Amino acid sequence: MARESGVSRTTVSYVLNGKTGVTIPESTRQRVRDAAARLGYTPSAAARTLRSGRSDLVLCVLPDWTIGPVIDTLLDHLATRLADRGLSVLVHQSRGPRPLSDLWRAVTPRVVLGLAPFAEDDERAMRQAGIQVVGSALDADAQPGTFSVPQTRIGQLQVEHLAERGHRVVAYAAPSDDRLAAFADRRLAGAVLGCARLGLPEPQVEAVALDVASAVAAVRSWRSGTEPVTAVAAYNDEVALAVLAGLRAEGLRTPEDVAVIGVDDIPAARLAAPALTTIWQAIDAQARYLADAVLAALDDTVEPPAQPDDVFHVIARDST
Amino acid sequence: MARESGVSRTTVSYVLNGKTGVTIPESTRQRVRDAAARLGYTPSAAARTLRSGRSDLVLCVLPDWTIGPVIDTLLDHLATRLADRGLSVLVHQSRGPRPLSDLWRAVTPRVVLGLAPFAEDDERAMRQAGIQVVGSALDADAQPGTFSVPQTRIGQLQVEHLAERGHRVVAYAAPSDDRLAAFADRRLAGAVLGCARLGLPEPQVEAVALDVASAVAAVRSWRSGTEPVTAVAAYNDEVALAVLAGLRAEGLRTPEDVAVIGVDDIPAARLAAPALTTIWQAIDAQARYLADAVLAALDDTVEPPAQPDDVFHVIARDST
DNA sequence: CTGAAAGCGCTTACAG
DNA sequence: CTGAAAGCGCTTACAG
Repeated sequence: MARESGVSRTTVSYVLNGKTGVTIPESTRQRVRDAAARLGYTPSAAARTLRSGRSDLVLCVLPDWTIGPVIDTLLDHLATRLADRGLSVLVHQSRGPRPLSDLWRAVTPRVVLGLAPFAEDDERAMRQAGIQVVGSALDADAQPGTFSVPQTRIGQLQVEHLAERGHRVVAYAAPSDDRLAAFADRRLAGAVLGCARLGLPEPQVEAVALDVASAVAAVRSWRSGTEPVTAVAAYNDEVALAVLAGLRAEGLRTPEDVAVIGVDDIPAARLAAPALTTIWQAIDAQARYLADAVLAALDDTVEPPAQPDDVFHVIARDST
Repeated sequence: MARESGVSRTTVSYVLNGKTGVTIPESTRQRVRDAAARLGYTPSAAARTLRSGRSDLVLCVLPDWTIGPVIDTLLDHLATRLADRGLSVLVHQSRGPRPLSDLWRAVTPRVVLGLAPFAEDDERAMRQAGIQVVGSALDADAQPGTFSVPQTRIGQLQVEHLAERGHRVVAYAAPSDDRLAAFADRRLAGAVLGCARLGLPEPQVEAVALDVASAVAAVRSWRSGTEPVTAVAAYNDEVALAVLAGLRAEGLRTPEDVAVIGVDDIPAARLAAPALTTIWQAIDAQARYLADAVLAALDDTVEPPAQPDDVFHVIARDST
């Protein structure tokens, strides 16, 4: 490569890395770039990483539970933003028995981005290895430079919407998958908070699996009290669809007898009978925030971004 | 590390890599392993890759369209199988404008696994760089060592099920997203083949977006002919749910007036009204096949696996 | 069986 | 402004 363009390896390296502070004539730069293009030359990533101690990889670790339909869009946006900086985004599902350390040691990433909170010693080990870490928190009281989605806000919004529709006795449909517990607890806490603020009784909680039988059991419990439930806030759209099915099986009408609100706005939500009211997330704002957080981690001179607010909105349909 | 255990770097390397052919006393091996554990020593991945020309990474490139709910399970299984060989699975969504070559050059993977077909020159470049390539094909007539899912089989099964239920005039609900065209075409081809074999007229095709209006338009078209359609095979469950919503909006009963069958068995399928009949995929068999294909690519002495057959099954519910 | 040494392909002070 | 040289941390023939 150096011989092809008639300059030294040093110069090639400087030109290709856009090294500032050295003055290399444009003619030389062009010659180097031409030669690189002609030879299809790309520096060896392994050698660069070994020598400079840092790679151009951003490792994104997903939690072991399904994170929902939002994640694809988030990663998409992130990859596009980081591509401008020559960084590639790689995703790993942290399922399975392998320790996280095996993974980041094998990848040598510049940044590790966790979409679920890290164990403390994992995070310490990564930082010690010179890797920037952008963690996640489940709620708004997060550290700067940490990605967080205010889960409690979701539950609160659901209850506020139901109260606006005149409901006083509200239930919460929790997911049956234990891996979602951390999320579900926060959303439920938001619903509880919402009820308290509005002077409503505390929501009655039932776990609802994604089948009709489970939903029927929950519906019976909700309707059997002295004050029957008239509205259900569900953990997400899938749980809400199960509740809808349970109500249907029990011969109850939605929204006349019992109203239902979900979260996510999956395609099936607007296709359900009745069309499902749900909470929608401003993914673009979230994605921008996430990308900014990573960019700030890469460059000390960049301010960590502020949490976007107002990312959630109710999409009112026929189920409430 | 070498000093700590009192042996040479050579010996350390041999022990840690389980080098066969050298006879190192168990006592020495143990001493090395102990020292490694004590120091928390892990070889630098970058240095290993630079020196040996191969990393312990498997890069899985996803297509730019949503691949469906099956993919998580598939990757899970793959990661677990490959972890036994010390390999880490990394996923990249190939959306965005970056060329594929940027990616694999930055990662230096041992194997690149494509869940969509590669461009020919991409594949050639990777092989030339010493990377094993496991490609994907959309159908069963694939090369050995290539992952393929017999899409036509899906359409065929759908039609066979509808015919068993006594339907003669069948429609096909195609997705409106162009990125899915390659898949949709194969599934449709299967439906056409199925009709031909059973002596039914060719299916009437309409694209159906994931909203009620689009589905209504399709339903009207299907019902307006001299021989009104009585059964619809949909590209997947989401499209099928849209068709269900369209039929409902038009005041048609399912399955009495028009039967519907989907593909995937997403959670919303069994929760729909009526519960959606669909095609289910034996993911375990597919996952095993995929892992075997990657393992075979890694090791010339291993036979490439045979396509599993019989991976699809009809789950009959109330919509047919 | 073990050690000294070369070299993978870069980047980056340091001389010129 | 450009070149010769060191060195990142390994693996692997090759001598001993």
